[in-house]
Amino acid sequence: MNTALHNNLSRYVSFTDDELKVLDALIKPQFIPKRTTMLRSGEKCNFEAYVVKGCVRKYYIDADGNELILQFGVEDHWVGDISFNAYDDQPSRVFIETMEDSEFLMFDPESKEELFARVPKFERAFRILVQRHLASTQNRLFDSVSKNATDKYLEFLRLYPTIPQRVAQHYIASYLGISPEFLSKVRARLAKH
Amino acid sequence: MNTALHNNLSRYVSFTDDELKVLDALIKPQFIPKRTTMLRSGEKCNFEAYVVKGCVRKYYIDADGNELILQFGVEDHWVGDISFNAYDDQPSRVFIETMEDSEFLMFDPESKEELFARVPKFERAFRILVQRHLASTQNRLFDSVSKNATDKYLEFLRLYPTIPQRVAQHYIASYLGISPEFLSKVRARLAKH
DNA sequence: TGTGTGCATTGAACTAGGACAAGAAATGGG
DNA sequence: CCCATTTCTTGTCCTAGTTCAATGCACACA
Repeated sequence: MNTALHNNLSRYVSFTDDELKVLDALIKPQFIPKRTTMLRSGEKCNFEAYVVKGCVRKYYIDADGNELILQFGVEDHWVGDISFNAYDDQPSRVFIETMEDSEFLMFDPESKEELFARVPKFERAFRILVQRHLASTQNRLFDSVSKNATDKYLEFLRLYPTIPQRVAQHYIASYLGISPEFLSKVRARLAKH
Repeated sequence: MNTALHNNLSRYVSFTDDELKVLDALIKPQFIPKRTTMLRSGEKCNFEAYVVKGCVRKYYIDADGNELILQFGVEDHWVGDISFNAYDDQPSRVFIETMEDSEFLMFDPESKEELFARVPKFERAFRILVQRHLASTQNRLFDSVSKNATDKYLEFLRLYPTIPQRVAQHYIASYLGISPEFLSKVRARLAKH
Protein backbone atom coordinates (compact mmCIF):
# COMPACT_ATOMS: atom_id res chain seq x y z
CA MET A 1 0.00 0.00 0.00
CA ASN A 2 2.17 2.80 -1.26
CA THR A 3 -0.41 5.54 -1.43
CA ALA A 4 1.94 8.38 -2.36
CA LEU A 5 3.43 6.32 -5.19
CA HIS A 6 -0.04 5.35 -6.41
CA ASN A 7 -1.07 8.99 -6.52
CA ASN A 8 2.14 9.91 -8.29
CA LEU A 9 1.58 7.39 -11.09
CA SER A 10 -2.18 7.94 -11.29
CA ARG A 11 -1.85 11.62 -12.07
CA TYR A 12 -2.26 11.12 -15.83
CA VAL A 13 -3.29 7.49 -16.21
CA SER A 14 -5.83 5.75 -14.00
CA PHE A 15 -5.20 2.28 -12.67
CA THR A 16 -7.41 -0.30 -11.02
CA ASP A 17 -6.63 -1.63 -7.56
CA ASP A 18 -5.52 -4.91 -9.13
CA GLU A 19 -3.10 -3.13 -11.42
CA LEU A 20 -1.65 -1.21 -8.48
CA LYS A 21 -1.20 -4.51 -6.64
CA VAL A 22 0.95 -5.75 -9.50
CA LEU A 23 3.02 -2.59 -9.08
CA ASP A 24 3.35 -3.06 -5.32
CA ALA A 25 4.50 -6.63 -5.80
CA LEU A 26 7.28 -5.61 -8.18
CA ILE A 27 8.66 -2.45 -6.56
CA LYS A 28 10.92 -2.97 -3.52
CA PRO A 29 11.24 -0.74 -0.44
CA GLN A 30 14.81 0.13 0.46
CA PHE A 31 16.52 2.25 3.09
CA ILE A 32 19.82 3.93 2.21
CA PRO A 33 21.81 5.95 4.75
CA LYS A 34 23.14 9.47 4.29
CA ARG A 35 26.20 10.02 2.11
CA THR A 36 25.91 6.80 0.17
CA THR A 37 26.84 6.81 -3.51
CA MET A 38 24.06 4.88 -5.21
CA LEU A 39 25.48 5.20 -8.71
CA ARG A 40 28.84 6.34 -10.00
CA SER A 41 29.89 7.44 -13.46
CA GLY A 42 30.93 4.51 -15.63
CA GLU A 43 28.60 2.06 -13.94
CA LYS A 44 25.36 0.84 -15.39
CA CYS A 45 22.37 2.21 -13.52
CA ASN A 46 20.35 -0.78 -12.36
CA PHE A 47 17.53 0.95 -10.56
CA GLU A 48 14.79 3.50 -10.87
CA ALA A 49 13.76 4.83 -7.50
CA TYR A 50 10.77 6.70 -6.14
CA VAL A 51 11.77 8.84 -3.14
CA VAL A 52 9.47 8.16 -0.18
CA LYS A 53 11.57 10.16 2.27
CA GLY A 54 14.94 11.84 2.10
CA CYS A 55 17.04 13.75 -0.37
CA VAL A 56 19.56 12.81 -3.06
CA ARG A 57 21.59 14.66 -5.63
CA LYS A 58 22.39 13.59 -9.17
CA TYR A 59 25.51 15.14 -10.68
CA TYR A 60 28.10 15.13 -13.41
CA ILE A 61 31.81 15.69 -12.92
CA ASP A 62 33.24 17.94 -15.62
CA ALA A 63 36.64 17.78 -17.29
CA ASP A 64 38.21 19.97 -14.59
CA GLY A 65 36.84 17.79 -11.78
CA ASN A 66 34.06 20.20 -10.80
CA GLU A 67 30.76 18.69 -9.87
CA LEU A 68 27.64 20.02 -11.54
CA ILE A 69 24.33 19.08 -9.95
CA LEU A 70 21.70 18.05 -12.46
CA GLN A 71 18.89 17.33 -10.09
CA PHE A 72 17.87 17.25 -6.46
CA GLY A 73 15.50 14.39 -5.66
CA VAL A 74 13.23 14.84 -2.66
CA GLU A 75 9.93 13.30 -1.54
CA ASP A 76 7.66 12.23 -4.42
CA HIS A 77 10.42 12.56 -7.05
CA TRP A 78 11.94 9.83 -9.19
CA VAL A 79 15.67 9.32 -9.38
CA GLY A 80 17.75 7.08 -11.56
CA ASP A 81 19.52 7.61 -14.82
CA ILE A 82 16.13 8.03 -16.40
CA SER A 83 17.67 9.10 -19.68
CA PHE A 84 19.50 5.83 -19.69
CA ASN A 85 18.28 3.41 -22.27
CA ALA A 86 17.98 -0.24 -21.29
CA TYR A 87 18.53 -1.22 -24.91
CA ASP A 88 21.88 0.26 -25.62
CA ASP A 89 24.16 -0.92 -22.91
CA GLN A 90 25.92 2.37 -22.26
CA PRO A 91 27.23 3.15 -18.79
CA SER A 92 25.87 6.16 -17.02
CA ARG A 93 27.71 9.49 -17.02
CA VAL A 94 26.24 10.61 -13.71
CA PHE A 95 26.68 10.09 -9.99
CA ILE A 96 23.79 9.76 -7.55
CA GLU A 97 24.34 10.22 -3.83
CA THR A 98 22.06 10.40 -0.80
CA MET A 99 22.32 13.63 1.20
CA GLU A 100 20.04 12.43 4.01
CA ASP A 101 18.97 9.03 5.33
CA SER A 102 16.48 8.05 2.65
CA GLU A 103 13.69 5.61 1.92
CA PHE A 104 12.99 4.52 -1.62
CA LEU A 105 10.72 2.29 -3.62
CA MET A 106 12.92 0.74 -6.26
CA PHE A 107 12.68 -1.04 -9.56
CA ASP A 108 15.44 -3.05 -11.08
CA PRO A 109 15.28 -3.12 -14.90
CA GLU A 110 13.79 -6.63 -14.98
CA SER A 111 10.89 -5.89 -12.67
CA LYS A 112 10.13 -2.70 -14.56
CA GLU A 113 10.01 -4.70 -17.79
CA GLU A 114 7.78 -7.25 -16.10
CA LEU A 115 5.47 -4.48 -14.96
CA PHE A 116 5.18 -3.15 -18.50
CA ALA A 117 4.56 -6.66 -19.80
CA ARG A 118 1.84 -7.42 -17.25
CA VAL A 119 0.16 -3.98 -17.31
CA PRO A 120 1.04 -2.10 -20.50
CA LYS A 121 -0.67 1.05 -19.24
CA PHE A 122 2.34 1.63 -17.00
CA GLU A 123 4.43 2.13 -20.12
CA ARG A 124 2.28 5.17 -20.81
CA ALA A 125 2.56 6.49 -17.26
CA PHE A 126 6.33 6.28 -17.49
CA ARG A 127 6.41 7.93 -20.88
CA ILE A 128 4.51 10.87 -19.43
CA LEU A 129 6.87 10.92 -16.46
CA VAL A 130 9.85 11.21 -18.81
CA GLN A 131 8.07 13.95 -20.79
CA ARG A 132 7.56 15.99 -17.64
CA HIS A 133 11.19 15.47 -16.73
CA LEU A 134 12.17 16.68 -20.19
CA ALA A 135 9.95 19.75 -19.88
CA SER A 136 11.58 20.74 -16.61
CA THR A 137 15.08 20.13 -18.00
CA GLN A 138 14.28 22.36 -20.98
CA ASN A 139 13.02 25.09 -18.69
CA ARG A 140 16.19 24.83 -16.68
CA LEU A 141 18.36 25.02 -19.78
CA PHE A 142 16.42 28.11 -20.77
CA ASP A 143 16.90 29.74 -17.37
CA SER A 144 20.55 28.79 -17.21
CA VAL A 145 21.39 30.72 -20.37
CA SER A 146 18.87 33.54 -20.27
CA LYS A 147 18.89 34.55 -16.60
CA ASN A 148 21.58 36.10 -14.43
CA ALA A 149 22.73 34.56 -11.16
CA THR A 150 20.29 36.50 -8.97
CA ASP A 151 17.26 35.60 -11.05
CA LYS A 152 18.35 31.98 -11.27
CA TYR A 153 18.59 31.84 -7.49
CA LEU A 154 15.16 33.43 -7.01
CA GLU A 155 13.66 31.00 -9.51
CA PHE A 156 15.31 28.15 -7.63
CA LEU A 157 13.77 29.32 -4.35
CA ARG A 158 10.38 29.49 -5.98
CA LEU A 159 10.70 26.00 -7.43
CA TYR A 160 12.39 24.26 -4.48
CA PRO A 161 11.49 26.25 -1.36
CA THR A 162 12.46 23.43 1.01
CA ILE A 163 15.90 22.60 -0.38
CA PRO A 164 17.89 25.54 1.09
CA GLN A 165 17.05 24.36 4.62
CA ARG A 166 18.15 20.84 3.82
CA VAL A 167 21.41 21.05 1.87
CA ALA A 168 24.65 23.02 2.03
CA GLN A 169 24.76 26.29 0.09
CA HIS A 170 27.53 25.21 -2.23
CA TYR A 171 25.34 22.42 -3.63
CA ILE A 172 22.81 25.03 -4.65
CA ALA A 173 25.60 27.04 -6.28
CA SER A 174 26.61 23.93 -8.18
CA TYR A 175 23.03 23.39 -9.31
CA LEU A 176 22.80 26.98 -10.50
CA GLY A 177 26.17 26.78 -12.25
CA ILE A 178 27.77 29.61 -10.26
CA SER A 179 30.62 29.65 -7.74
CA PRO A 180 29.73 29.25 -4.06
CA GLU A 181 31.42 32.59 -3.29
CA PHE A 182 29.28 34.39 -5.79
CA LEU A 183 26.08 32.79 -4.51
CA SER A 184 27.04 34.08 -1.08
CA LYS A 185 27.38 37.58 -2.52
CA VAL A 186 24.07 37.31 -4.34
CA ARG A 187 22.37 36.32 -1.09
CA ALA A 188 24.02 39.17 0.79
CA ARG A 189 22.77 41.63 -1.81
CA LEU A 190 19.23 40.21 -1.64
CA ALA A 191 19.24 40.30 2.17
CA LYS A 192 19.72 44.07 2.41
CA HIS A 193 17.21 44.23 -0.44
CA MET B 1 6.50 3.28 -47.50
CA ASN B 2 8.42 5.68 -45.32
CA THR B 3 11.64 3.75 -45.00
CA ALA B 4 13.62 6.37 -43.10
CA LEU B 5 10.81 6.76 -40.57
CA HIS B 6 10.52 2.99 -40.20
CA ASN B 7 14.22 2.73 -39.47
CA ASN B 8 14.02 5.60 -37.03
CA LEU B 9 11.29 3.96 -34.96
CA SER B 10 12.69 0.45 -35.29
CA ARG B 11 16.00 1.34 -33.68
CA TYR B 12 14.97 0.05 -30.25
CA VAL B 13 11.69 -1.77 -30.85
CA SER B 14 11.02 -4.07 -33.77
CA PHE B 15 7.79 -3.90 -35.70
CA THR B 16 6.13 -6.20 -38.23
CA ASP B 17 5.24 -4.96 -41.70
CA ASP B 18 1.58 -4.91 -40.70
CA GLU B 19 2.32 -2.72 -37.70
CA LEU B 20 4.29 -0.33 -39.87
CA LYS B 21 1.35 -0.17 -42.27
CA VAL B 22 -0.85 1.03 -39.42
CA LEU B 23 1.75 3.73 -38.80
CA ASP B 24 1.87 4.76 -42.47
CA ALA B 25 -1.92 5.02 -42.56
CA LEU B 26 -2.02 7.38 -39.57
CA ILE B 27 0.93 9.69 -40.22
CA LYS B 28 0.41 12.39 -42.88
CA PRO B 29 2.98 13.80 -45.32
CA GLN B 30 3.10 17.58 -45.39
CA PHE B 31 5.16 20.22 -47.17
CA ILE B 32 5.81 23.53 -45.41
CA PRO B 33 7.70 26.40 -47.09
CA LYS B 34 10.67 28.30 -45.70
CA ARG B 35 10.09 30.85 -42.92
CA THR B 36 6.75 29.49 -41.78
CA THR B 37 5.92 29.59 -38.09
CA MET B 38 4.47 26.17 -37.35
CA LEU B 39 3.83 26.84 -33.65
CA ARG B 40 3.87 30.02 -31.60
CA SER B 41 4.11 30.48 -27.85
CA GLY B 42 0.70 30.43 -26.20
CA GLU B 43 -0.79 28.06 -28.75
CA LYS B 44 -1.43 24.40 -28.18
CA CYS B 45 0.91 22.21 -30.20
CA ASN B 46 -1.27 19.95 -32.30
CA PHE B 47 1.38 17.99 -34.15
CA GLU B 48 4.41 15.84 -33.76
CA ALA B 49 6.51 15.84 -36.90
CA TYR B 50 9.24 13.66 -38.35
CA VAL B 51 11.57 15.70 -40.59
CA VAL B 52 11.97 14.00 -43.96
CA LYS B 53 13.77 16.93 -45.54
CA GLY B 54 14.54 20.47 -44.44
CA CYS B 55 15.45 22.34 -41.31
CA VAL B 56 13.48 23.96 -38.49
CA ARG B 57 14.33 25.73 -35.29
CA LYS B 58 12.53 25.53 -31.97
CA TYR B 59 12.99 28.50 -29.66
CA TYR B 60 11.89 30.38 -26.59
CA ILE B 61 11.63 34.14 -26.32
CA ASP B 62 12.98 35.39 -23.00
CA ALA B 63 11.73 38.26 -20.84
CA ASP B 64 13.94 40.77 -22.73
CA GLY B 65 12.63 39.60 -26.09
CA ASN B 66 15.76 37.67 -27.02
CA GLU B 67 15.27 34.41 -28.79
CA LEU B 68 17.00 31.32 -27.45
CA ILE B 69 17.19 28.32 -29.74
CA LEU B 70 16.40 25.06 -27.98
CA GLN B 71 16.79 22.74 -30.92
CA PHE B 72 17.55 22.53 -34.60
CA GLY B 73 15.53 19.87 -36.35
CA VAL B 74 17.02 18.41 -39.52
CA GLU B 75 16.52 15.20 -41.49
CA ASP B 76 15.58 12.18 -39.33
CA HIS B 77 14.78 14.33 -36.27
CA TRP B 78 11.44 14.75 -34.53
CA VAL B 79 10.03 18.18 -33.81
CA GLY B 80 7.02 19.25 -31.84
CA ASP B 81 6.54 20.33 -28.29
CA ILE B 82 7.48 16.82 -27.26
CA SER B 83 7.56 17.81 -23.61
CA PHE B 84 3.99 18.90 -23.98
CA ASN B 85 1.54 16.67 -22.26
CA ALA B 86 -1.72 15.87 -24.00
CA TYR B 87 -3.40 15.40 -20.64
CA ASP B 88 -2.90 18.74 -19.05
CA ASP B 89 -4.12 21.30 -21.49
CA GLN B 90 -1.27 23.77 -21.15
CA PRO B 91 -0.25 25.91 -24.08
CA SER B 92 3.27 25.61 -25.41
CA ARG B 93 5.99 28.06 -24.39
CA VAL B 94 7.98 27.60 -27.59
CA PHE B 95 8.00 28.71 -31.19
CA ILE B 96 8.79 26.41 -34.11
CA GLU B 97 9.73 27.85 -37.50
CA THR B 98 10.96 26.36 -40.75
CA MET B 99 14.31 27.69 -41.97
CA GLU B 100 14.19 25.87 -45.31
CA ASP B 101 11.42 24.43 -47.47
CA SER B 102 10.64 21.28 -45.52
CA GLU B 103 8.85 17.96 -45.82
CA PHE B 104 7.39 16.30 -42.76
CA LEU B 105 5.46 13.25 -41.70
CA MET B 106 3.01 14.46 -39.10
CA PHE B 107 0.81 13.16 -36.36
CA ASP B 108 -2.04 15.07 -34.85
CA PRO B 109 -2.70 14.08 -31.22
CA GLU B 110 -5.71 11.94 -32.13
CA SER B 111 -3.92 9.82 -34.70
CA LYS B 112 -1.01 9.34 -32.32
CA GLU B 113 -3.43 8.10 -29.68
CA GLU B 114 -5.05 5.84 -32.21
CA LEU B 115 -1.66 4.43 -33.14
CA PHE B 116 -0.90 3.66 -29.48
CA ALA B 117 -4.34 2.07 -29.07
CA ARG B 118 -3.97 -0.12 -32.15
CA VAL B 119 -0.30 -1.06 -31.66
CA PRO B 120 0.75 -0.50 -28.03
CA LYS B 121 4.39 -1.23 -28.86
CA PHE B 122 4.60 2.25 -30.40
CA GLU B 123 4.04 3.66 -26.94
CA ARG B 124 7.34 2.09 -25.98
CA ALA B 125 9.15 3.38 -29.06
CA PHE B 126 7.99 6.90 -28.26
CA ARG B 127 8.96 6.58 -24.63
CA ILE B 128 12.48 5.67 -25.71
CA LEU B 129 12.46 8.58 -28.16
CA VAL B 130 11.62 10.97 -25.32
CA GLN B 131 14.33 9.41 -23.15
CA ARG B 132 16.92 10.00 -25.84
CA HIS B 133 15.72 13.57 -26.21
CA LEU B 134 16.06 14.00 -22.46
CA ALA B 135 19.57 12.57 -22.48
CA SER B 136 20.68 15.03 -25.14
CA THR B 137 19.02 17.96 -23.34
CA GLN B 138 20.84 17.01 -20.14
CA ASN B 139 24.13 16.85 -21.99
CA ARG B 140 23.48 20.24 -23.43
CA LEU B 141 22.62 21.69 -20.04
CA PHE B 142 25.87 20.24 -18.76
CA ASP B 143 27.88 21.76 -21.61
CA SER B 144 26.13 25.09 -21.30
CA VAL B 145 27.28 25.59 -17.72
CA SER B 146 30.60 23.75 -17.69
CA LYS B 147 32.17 24.79 -20.99
CA ASN B 148 33.37 28.13 -22.29
CA ALA B 149 32.16 29.61 -25.57
CA THR B 150 34.97 28.13 -27.69
CA ASP B 151 34.46 24.60 -26.40
CA LYS B 152 30.69 24.88 -26.77
CA TYR B 153 31.15 25.91 -30.38
CA LEU B 154 33.56 23.06 -31.10
CA GLU B 155 31.17 20.58 -29.48
CA PHE B 156 28.38 22.01 -31.61
CA LEU B 157 30.42 21.49 -34.78
CA ARG B 158 31.10 17.91 -33.75
CA LEU B 159 27.43 17.22 -33.06
CA TYR B 160 25.88 19.12 -35.98
CA PRO B 161 28.53 19.34 -38.71
CA THR B 162 25.98 20.23 -41.42
CA ILE B 163 24.15 23.05 -39.65
CA PRO B 164 26.73 25.85 -40.11
CA GLN B 165 26.42 25.56 -43.90
CA ARG B 166 22.64 25.73 -43.67
CA VAL B 167 21.74 28.48 -41.22
CA ALA B 168 22.86 32.03 -40.40
CA GLN B 169 25.63 32.35 -37.82
CA HIS B 170 23.54 34.30 -35.33
CA TYR B 171 21.18 31.34 -34.94
CA ILE B 172 24.11 29.23 -33.83
CA ALA B 173 25.10 31.95 -31.36
CA SER B 174 21.56 31.87 -30.02
CA TYR B 175 21.71 28.09 -29.67
CA LEU B 176 25.01 28.36 -27.80
CA GLY B 177 23.71 31.13 -25.59
CA ILE B 178 26.38 33.68 -26.60
CA SER B 179 26.18 36.96 -28.50
CA PRO B 180 26.61 36.82 -32.29
CA GLU B 181 29.55 39.26 -32.03
CA PHE B 182 31.36 37.02 -29.63
CA LEU B 183 30.79 33.93 -31.75
CA SER B 184 32.37 35.83 -34.61
CA LYS B 185 35.42 36.54 -32.45
CA VAL B 186 35.63 32.92 -31.32
CA ARG B 187 35.61 31.81 -34.95
CA ALA B 188 38.26 34.36 -35.88
CA ARG B 189 40.50 33.08 -33.09
CA LEU B 190 39.98 29.45 -34.16
CA ALA B 191 40.70 30.31 -37.80
CA LYS B 192 44.26 31.55 -37.22
CA HIS B 193 44.54 28.54 -34.82
C1' DT C 1 22.37 47.31 -62.80
C1' DG C 2 21.91 49.63 -58.75
C1' DT C 3 20.37 49.54 -54.05
C1' DG C 4 18.53 48.32 -49.78
C1' DT C 5 18.35 45.26 -45.99
C1' DG C 6 19.97 41.93 -43.15
C1' DC C 7 24.41 39.61 -41.78
C1' DA C 8 29.26 39.17 -40.35
C1' DT C 9 33.32 41.41 -38.60
C1' DT C 10 36.13 44.27 -35.68
C1' DG C 11 37.19 47.37 -32.03
C1' DA C 12 36.61 49.89 -27.56
C1' DA C 13 34.56 50.33 -23.19
C1' DC C 14 32.13 47.96 -19.69
C1' DT C 15 30.29 44.24 -16.30
C1' DA C 16 28.90 39.87 -14.34
C1' DG C 17 30.91 36.48 -12.38
C1' DG C 18 35.29 33.64 -11.28
C1' DA C 19 39.66 32.58 -8.67
C1' DC C 20 42.15 33.13 -4.80
C1' DA C 21 42.90 34.06 -0.05
C1' DA C 22 41.83 34.68 4.71
C1' DG C 23 38.81 34.83 8.50
C1' DA C 24 34.30 33.64 10.88
C1' DA C 25 30.77 30.56 11.82
C1' DA C 26 28.70 26.34 12.13
C1' DT C 27 28.62 21.39 12.52
C1' DG C 28 29.59 16.92 14.10
C1' DG C 29 31.90 13.11 16.02
C1' DG C 30 34.57 11.23 19.79
C1' DC D 1 32.23 19.65 25.60
C1' DC D 2 36.00 20.41 22.60
C1' DC D 3 38.56 20.15 18.55
C1' DA D 4 38.64 19.39 13.56
C1' DT D 5 36.59 19.88 9.51
C1' DT D 6 33.47 21.75 6.63
C1' DT D 7 30.80 25.68 5.27
C1' DC D 8 29.93 30.54 4.68
C1' DT D 9 31.36 35.27 4.09
C1' DT D 10 33.98 39.18 2.45
C1' DG D 11 37.48 41.56 -0.15
C1' DT D 12 40.68 42.18 -4.14
C1' DC D 13 42.00 41.38 -8.59
C1' DC D 14 41.14 39.37 -13.06
C1' DT D 15 38.86 37.55 -17.39
C1' DA D 16 35.29 35.91 -20.49
C1' DG D 17 31.77 37.59 -22.59
C1' DT D 18 28.39 41.79 -23.49
C1' DT D 19 26.96 46.07 -25.52
C1' DC D 20 27.32 49.52 -28.67
C1' DA D 21 28.87 51.43 -32.79
C1' DA D 22 31.08 51.57 -37.27
C1' DT D 23 32.33 49.21 -41.50
C1' DG D 24 32.16 45.94 -44.96
C1' DC D 25 29.74 42.29 -47.39
C1' DA D 26 26.30 39.65 -50.13
C1' DC D 27 22.50 38.61 -52.26
C1' DA D 28 17.51 39.37 -53.28
C1' DC D 29 14.77 42.12 -55.92
C1' DA D 30 12.88 46.23 -58.67
